[in-house]
Amino acid sequence: MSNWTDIAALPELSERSLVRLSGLLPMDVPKGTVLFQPGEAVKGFVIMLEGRVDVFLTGPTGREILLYAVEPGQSCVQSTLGLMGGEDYSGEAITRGPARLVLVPKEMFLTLMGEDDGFRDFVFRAFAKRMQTMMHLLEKVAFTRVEARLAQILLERCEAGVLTATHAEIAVMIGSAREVVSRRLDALAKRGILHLERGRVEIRDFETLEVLAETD
Amino acid sequence: MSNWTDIAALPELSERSLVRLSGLLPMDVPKGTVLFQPGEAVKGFVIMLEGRVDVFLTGPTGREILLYAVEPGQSCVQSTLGLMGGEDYSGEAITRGPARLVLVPKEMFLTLMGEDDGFRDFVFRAFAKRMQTMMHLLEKVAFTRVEARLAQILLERCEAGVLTATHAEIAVMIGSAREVVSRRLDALAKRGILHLERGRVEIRDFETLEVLAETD
DNA sequence: CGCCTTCGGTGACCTAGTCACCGACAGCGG
DNA sequence: CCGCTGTCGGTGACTAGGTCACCGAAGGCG
Repeated sequence: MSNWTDIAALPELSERSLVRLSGLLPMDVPKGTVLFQPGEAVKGFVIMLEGRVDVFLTGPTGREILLYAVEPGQSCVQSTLGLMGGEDYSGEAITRGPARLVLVPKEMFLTLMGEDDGFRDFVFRAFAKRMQTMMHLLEKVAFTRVEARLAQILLERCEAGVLTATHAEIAVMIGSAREVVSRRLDALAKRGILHLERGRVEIRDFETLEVLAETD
Repeated sequence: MSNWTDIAALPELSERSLVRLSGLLPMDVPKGTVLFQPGEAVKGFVIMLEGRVDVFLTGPTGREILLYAVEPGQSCVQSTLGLMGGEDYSGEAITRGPARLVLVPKEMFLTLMGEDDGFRDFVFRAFAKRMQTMMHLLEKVAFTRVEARLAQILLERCEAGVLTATHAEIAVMIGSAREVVSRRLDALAKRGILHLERGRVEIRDFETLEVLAETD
């Protein structure tokens, strides 16, 4: 009788809440699925079980910026926003790999918010955390140079010193343009800090990169 | 026996909550008071009664950007953040004129959150609204040209077609640099859309300015 | 009246974003 | 194995915006 509510990093919920939630079926979605788009009505409250979802903001010119990533055990703040304030999504969410998630219908969400302290706390904390993330992002976009943001994302997202992504994808992550990223990466490669291959960035000099990430 | 809880645009609170809150004394603060600064510990939950507070984010270089303004009847989200997530302020709040506000101590705030649905709802909605504002701001900073942001702020903040502010202050509002604002304003004045005086911007052609505010 | 502070204007320079274009490299069907 | 095609990355030229240094003009005040 293993249930998804065991897996998720949910806080202590009441017995009644757990029963309610366990009635919901987790859904599996393949990589690249668009979970929601700007202007779409909110369907319910999303809890991630496996995989990761990237949430982007798209500008009128088509340029995009990564707002945040939703990791397992977290909820999607965008959906909460819609459920509480009544406004539609303004971001776009895409699964970054195969993912498993649970969709809590609006009615059940509101019921849980009203009667379960643990659930409310969970939602509120998620909210507060995202807000902080957004403020940091705003700070970065407004005040930090591209080179520093680039260094940061490379260090954050690399696996075993390698980031598997195209220049265009990296540009979206840091909210810049592809050409700019290409030029910056090129400059760093010429300094021996990185090694570039098609769709792949390999970090050669972590220390210097860490210094660059902190330089304003 | 008039009480401040009547004035504030608070939602329906329980009798018990109102009694608790009415025990708190509103405080008057003069123009230019710094309510909190980055790194400061959170004192409590703030509810505005009169006046307006501007909340800024300051970058490492000293450049600033206006995050949002807190109007009467609203609460300060930064304080909520600190109370819920435990993190310190990262913005700076300054009263834009003489203001009156109530400071709810942390313990009372947590009690109210736990036992009063109306209060919780009030806090949650404020949160959701600020989140939306922040996303819009992020979108603007990341994707909108300075000229458009300038036009927007002029239209938003003018009184009877006049904005009383120095170029430096306007620069902070739109997250740009003083020189850039000066040059843009100058360009708009040369086109006859504005009339400039020391510490004062007068709008001469609303229609054109509105078009500029919408042009991406 | 003269001093000082704040405000705004200017030129030079650098970083970043945009546009147009093009060559290099898979992947795939024939 | 070859050639087609779509993606990826590189480049030059231009524009917008931010930074720096500096300076003159306007207003406040003793």
